[in-house]
Amino acid sequence: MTEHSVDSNRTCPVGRSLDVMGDRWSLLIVRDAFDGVRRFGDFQRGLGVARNILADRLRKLVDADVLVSQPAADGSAYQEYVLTRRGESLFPVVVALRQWGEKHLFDRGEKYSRLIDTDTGKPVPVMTPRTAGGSPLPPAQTRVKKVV
Amino acid sequence: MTEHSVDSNRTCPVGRSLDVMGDRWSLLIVRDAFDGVRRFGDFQRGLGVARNILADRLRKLVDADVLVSQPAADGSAYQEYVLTRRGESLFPVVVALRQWGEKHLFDRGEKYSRLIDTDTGKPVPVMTPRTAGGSPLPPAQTRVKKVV
DNA sequence: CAGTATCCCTCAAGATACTG
DNA sequence: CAGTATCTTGAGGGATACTG
Repeated sequence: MTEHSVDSNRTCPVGRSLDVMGDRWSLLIVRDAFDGVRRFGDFQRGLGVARNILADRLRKLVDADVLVSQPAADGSAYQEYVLTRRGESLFPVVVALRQWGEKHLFDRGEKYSRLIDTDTGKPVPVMTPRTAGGSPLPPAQTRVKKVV
Repeated sequence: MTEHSVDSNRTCPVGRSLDVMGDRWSLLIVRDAFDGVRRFGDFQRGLGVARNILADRLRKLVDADVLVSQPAADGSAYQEYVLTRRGESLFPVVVALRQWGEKHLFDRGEKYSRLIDTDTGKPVPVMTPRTAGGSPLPPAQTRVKKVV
């Protein structure tokens, strides 16, 4: 939304949501986060987004309290990005978009991609949001490397 | 989504939905359509979007079978844009975004804007999608002029 | 009033090189 | 590996003038 757009777009909850999440990458990042992606490099390869853009989006999502960056669960010296409660409450948005896409944007028989755990060979289950607060999501056991 | 983004974004239903609806204006147009807006000028004033952009978006939404353009219900020689069944099935997306915004992006007590019918002075009710197919939505009785 | 045609410009996004 | 810094490009979007 630009500065020139009419006031109603910023005073409307839909418009304001779109201000935060309505760019080309943010919702895809959140989608991947629901699929258990946590690390910069995994987001980067999965999305095919430029590094600087990804860094910028992650920063903005952290600023917007959609993600938190916290020390990585494995020993590595870097951050991992996990959904906050606010981020998890985007679940219905992602689900609604997914269902609309499945229903209207795929030919019958055409198959959706899923994230595949290259260790187990099994699809990574989509996370369901926690029902209430508490500790952050448990560390992902999977290292998602491939999309099928 | 650009040409360079990784394949998963186009084979994922979420990504594909975002290809169609993920720009700055499309979902806001659909939101207004749910609120009963049908005419070019009403969209234009309500959104504050440039005319050429609006024309382009409307065209794309018609191409994507989200809107249909049909002869205006009043005598006027122009088109009006109404949601198709596919467009109406975006209702959960708009609702999810609205609820997320209401819950997380407004201070307590801060009030949302609503479209107001300037003739009756009453808020325009949000449309609920028809349960099944059938005729297009009945002509809107309201001329929405103002946002409060 | 409902669009179309132009022109212009900003900023998002990409590529790449660099650092701890 | 996880970022940051820099440069460049192009598309998306705005303003405005024009037409039926």
